[in-house]
Amino acid sequence: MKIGELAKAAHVEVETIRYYERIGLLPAPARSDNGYRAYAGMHLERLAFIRHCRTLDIALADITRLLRFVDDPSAECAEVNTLIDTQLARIRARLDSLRTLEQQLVVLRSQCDAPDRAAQCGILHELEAPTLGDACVCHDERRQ
Amino acid sequence: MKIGELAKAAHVEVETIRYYERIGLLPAPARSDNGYRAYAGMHLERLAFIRHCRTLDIALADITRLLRFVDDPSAECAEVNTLIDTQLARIRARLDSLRTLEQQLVVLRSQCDAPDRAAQCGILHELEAPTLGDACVCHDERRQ
DNA sequence: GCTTGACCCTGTAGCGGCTACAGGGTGTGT
DNA sequence: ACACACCCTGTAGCCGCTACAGGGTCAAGC
Ligand SMILES: [Zn+2]
Ligand SMILES: [Zn+2]
Ligand SMILES: [Zn+2]
Ligand SMILES: [Zn+2]
Repeated sequence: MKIGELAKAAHVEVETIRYYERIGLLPAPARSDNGYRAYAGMHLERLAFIRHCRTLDIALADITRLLRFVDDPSAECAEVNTLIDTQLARIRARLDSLRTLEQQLVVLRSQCDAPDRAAQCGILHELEAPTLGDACVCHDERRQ
Repeated sequence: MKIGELAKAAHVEVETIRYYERIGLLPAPARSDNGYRAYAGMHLERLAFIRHCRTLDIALADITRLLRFVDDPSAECAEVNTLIDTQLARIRARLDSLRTLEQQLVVLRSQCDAPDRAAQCGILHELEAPTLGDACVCHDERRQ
């Protein structure tokens, strides 16, 4: 299997595959006489595993750790659970902050419904507010 | 005002201020005889504006556009509204995908409650699933 | 045999928004 | 005289790719 074929099979860009090899995530394959990379089924399996993890937004460093369990099936998998829990906590923290952000933007947006000259714009006024030491409407609940 | 004083006043790292100057977001200040940057009140105002926008996760390029309205108070502010709307749409799209992600991780996590050897781990099995062309529990609703 | 085009190779730089140095100069206090 | 905090420039690193530049290889069609 040449790199382009592997890329198609795994729905990944060719450059991404070379990048994974460069950082040591995907093992370097054998080479054909012409120097082309020659992949085996194992590489497709790994790449599919990696991409599956990536759709779950798992970091490449963490995927490396997960792959160690794939390679050593007799190891205790407790670390896997911890890793997923950490990932979940990360996502939930991000969700919380994005929900706050959404509300702040909604409030900010409501400050200008009839676009006029910038000098009168409620949005710009709010964005300038903390400049003057005032509180802003968007961040009134809890600061920062 | 020296850079360290400005940094404290705006709760920003010194390096961040120099970075903003380098990319043209914060105007280069006058220099003292010793070559130190000498900031005026206007710089603190700008920096506060920028940081306020950043807490709303507005991109630096968009902040540049917003600052043009600050500098030209007679301009029509319609573009400001559009910019905030776009920002809100971006945040909401990200929220949607993170909510999906959270559910996928919850399902994945439920596949292993009693850590054992990796060979038996339901989480690792699920992550390997698409390798074998099978559907996975985490992505069963809508693919990708 | 010769050209076209699709593919492959290496190496490097760019994205965003900082952060962290290295290697130097300056200013203040004791 | 010395320490120490601060300032300067310039460069490289973080993440996960993406996009070249500048070359080599191979199969099909003329
Ligand atoms: Zn307005
Ligand atoms: Zn605010
Ligand atoms: Zn397990
Ligand atoms: Zn899945």
